[in-house]
Amino acid sequence: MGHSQADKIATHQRILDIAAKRFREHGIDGISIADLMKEAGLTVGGFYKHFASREELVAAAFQHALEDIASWEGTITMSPRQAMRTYISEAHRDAVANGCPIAALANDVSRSTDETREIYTNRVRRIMEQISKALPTEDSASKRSEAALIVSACIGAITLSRAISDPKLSKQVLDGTLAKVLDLLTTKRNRKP
Amino acid sequence: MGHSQADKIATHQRILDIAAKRFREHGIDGISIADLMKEAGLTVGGFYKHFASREELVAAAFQHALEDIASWEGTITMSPRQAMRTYISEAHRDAVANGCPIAALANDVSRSTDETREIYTNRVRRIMEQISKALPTEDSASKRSEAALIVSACIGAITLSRAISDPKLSKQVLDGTLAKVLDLLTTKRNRKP
DNA sequence: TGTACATCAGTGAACGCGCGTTCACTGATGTAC
DNA sequence: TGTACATCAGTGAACGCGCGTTCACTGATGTAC
Repeated sequence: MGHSQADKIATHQRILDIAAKRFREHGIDGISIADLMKEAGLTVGGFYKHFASREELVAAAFQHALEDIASWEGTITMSPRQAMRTYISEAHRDAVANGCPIAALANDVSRSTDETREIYTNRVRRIMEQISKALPTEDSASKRSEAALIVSACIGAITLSRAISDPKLSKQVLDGTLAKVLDLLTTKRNRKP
Repeated sequence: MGHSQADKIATHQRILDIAAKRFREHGIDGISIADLMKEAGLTVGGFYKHFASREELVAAAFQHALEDIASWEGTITMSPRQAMRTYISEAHRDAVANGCPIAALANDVSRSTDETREIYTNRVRRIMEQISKALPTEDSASKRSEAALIVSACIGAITLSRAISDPKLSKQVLDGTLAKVLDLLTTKRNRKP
């Protein structure tokens, strides 16, 4: 347990990693700095060698969570269909701590600072663009609508499936949503009936 | 400001109404009992003549919010299409305190007690059944899938639109999702392509 | 290479504040006579 | 109808606890000579 510069950077990252996970799991107010530092193998006082205040940690952890695509890197190389299967799944539902921060932190973000909300907004924008590109639809207005629907459905399905206590209904929300989203990724729907 | 039985019942309801609103707006930890009672025109101590603990209030306020369809009663008499236009709207997005508790409380519910989660689950189930009935689709498995997609999309669109800071993108999420949901309520989609 | 010293990550006790909860008290309600 | 009394909703000060923050201190790092 040295005090070298490399150690400090590693510690800083460790605190951010833990905070990003616990915030997703328990919400912003769900974990104390003492518990956080304990999980990082340190004591309270040391926290302020890394962050000026809790508020600063919250902002940094939000950004860290949104940048932390470690668990989702795989989905980038996947086909869009496979990415959706991974996202709208029981595995993702049950892995809140490592799950998509856009879904887990949405409520907290809407009560957060402008800076945090902007980072969040840009993430969502980028994802909508990616989805848009993956769509078989040709009309660009339709593309945008479908991308909006798919993003909403993804976030809604995961959020709902986590709140619902009945495993059957929870699975039904996931499976039903996934089936229809996959439909959209397959079928061209350019003309209105 | 009397102390009659009728007064007590009225006060009890007032506390629940305020709590249900503030919880939706600021989250469960976002408001203190002192502030709550102040808004109700009372002082802290009186709280415990109505609830044994904060935890008990939280459970009661959750249930109250989910039963409080006052703001949404209109949607029941509306056509499904009109209900969706009302739900997936900027007006709803901006009215968190009186908005749909299923969307606003989803994250908090997923961290809540089994009892609360069951009440929530039954609400979602009922709504999915109602949506199912309103669908033009004939195949009952497709009905269930489409209902799942629509509920997910509704909750996701409102949740996302509240977190996103850019008004344009926020509106795009709402409008795009709404357009596609209305499509589903109009077009029969029984056969797979 | 070895020694003296400055730096600073991390320690853990202490502080202050806010919040949930308690409690002795008040005074209006509503019942008994 | 009027009076005495019990009840209990509401008061507001006080308590205790947890949590964010501070601070004097420690000891390893790494630099200067």
